Amino acid sequence: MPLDAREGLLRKTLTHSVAAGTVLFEQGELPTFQHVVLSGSAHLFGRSHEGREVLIEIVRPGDLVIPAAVVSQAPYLMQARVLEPSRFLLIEGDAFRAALAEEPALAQAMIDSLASQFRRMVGQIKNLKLRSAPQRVASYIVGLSRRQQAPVRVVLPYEKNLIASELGMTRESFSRTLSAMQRDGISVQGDVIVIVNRR
Amino acid sequence: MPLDAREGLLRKTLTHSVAAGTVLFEQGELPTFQHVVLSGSAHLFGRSHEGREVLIEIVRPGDLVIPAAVVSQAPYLMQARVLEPSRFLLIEGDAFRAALAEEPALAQAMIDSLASQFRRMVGQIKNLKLRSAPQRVASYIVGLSRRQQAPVRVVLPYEKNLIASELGMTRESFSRTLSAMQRDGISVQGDVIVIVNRR
DNA sequence: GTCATTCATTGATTCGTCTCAATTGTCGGA
DNA sequence: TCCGACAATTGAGACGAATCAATGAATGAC
Repeated sequence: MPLDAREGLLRKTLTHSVAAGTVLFEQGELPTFQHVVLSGSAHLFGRSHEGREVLIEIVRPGDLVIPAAVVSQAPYLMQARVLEPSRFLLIEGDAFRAALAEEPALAQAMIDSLASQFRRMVGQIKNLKLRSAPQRVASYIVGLSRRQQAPVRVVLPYEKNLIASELGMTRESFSRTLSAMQRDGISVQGDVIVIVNRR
Repeated sequence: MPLDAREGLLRKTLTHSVAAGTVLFEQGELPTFQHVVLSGSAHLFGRSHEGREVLIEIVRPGDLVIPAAVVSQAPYLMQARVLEPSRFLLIEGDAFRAALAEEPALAQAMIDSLASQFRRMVGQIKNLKLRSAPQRVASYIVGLSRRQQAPVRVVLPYEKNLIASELGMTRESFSRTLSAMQRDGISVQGDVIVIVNRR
């Protein structure tokens, strides 16, 4: 973005350091800020009427936190919770939307961000609809190994609890699946998984 | 958009009338056009390695067909199939991306489109992870009744086969669920459903 | 070091949904 | 009008995953 436009926008922002356990916003609230992850992460949970809760997405440094809600000015479909000490940039919603309309570079970045988040969601739907629990676990491990650039030794980045929830199953099922997979392909020790047979 | 920009872009487009059964593009292909639904609809299917296939989304007149793939220049994650006679506007990919960068109005429209598609996907994930099959069927019917502005009599818009697939279950389960729900809330006659007890 | 708390594992059982199979219903074509 | 093709229903059974319950391991507070 041009420097003056950027500075104008930055005047409408503040940075926020939050402790583990903080809730950035609740499902159902109207967005007032566009949150941007500077460091750490935010976990996005969906909640049902009955109160069940499921992890849907994790956003990391550089990501916008649900830009879709901010540009739509519609209620959040997820709750954002911070599970590790993190810093966020908060951009005032109106100013952000105005800047989007004025600044092509910003609009372009937003398009890219929305597109990649959309694709992640589609991938997750395909996972849920087309794969069994063990298949989801396997592809999750393979995906981890790619992201960690570790062909053999991968480390689970969160509690198994959360990972299970992200994969759409219970922690018990996740645990059982891991131990079943020890018979033909991996070995598990706490949060460390060694891939023996990648196929 | 300004008239001359629009006309410039329209020179890079063609309209396409397709018969039922046509495949617009395959999962895995690289986008060459941005398809826009003019009339009719397109059904987007995800396919697994084993060849199983599931309906993920239906796009209708005015919608872009997976703009995320076009702006990312990344392979389609879904196949687009046309199940009823329909017309599409095909915009040449490069020209479309160029126009996005040049024309703020177009960029803004793209942002809105991507945001709403993102939210639909999130809603679907919550459906899959948090609700049982009967709950999904019930909320689908209620959603239909809202969209058709018919508080009582709703008509299933597609074959039960497809609806089941969209809801992430088999046609058998869908059928069973409907008949179970006849005991406390609806009556079913072919593709017509009468809502007796909305709650 | 001990204790309480949380997280993870394991077992037994129940429940939901899929699969396979047979039957019925519906529509369009010969 | 009969027939074939396809969609939808129904039943029986198997399977997967959730639930409930108990135990074991790790973590942090004091």
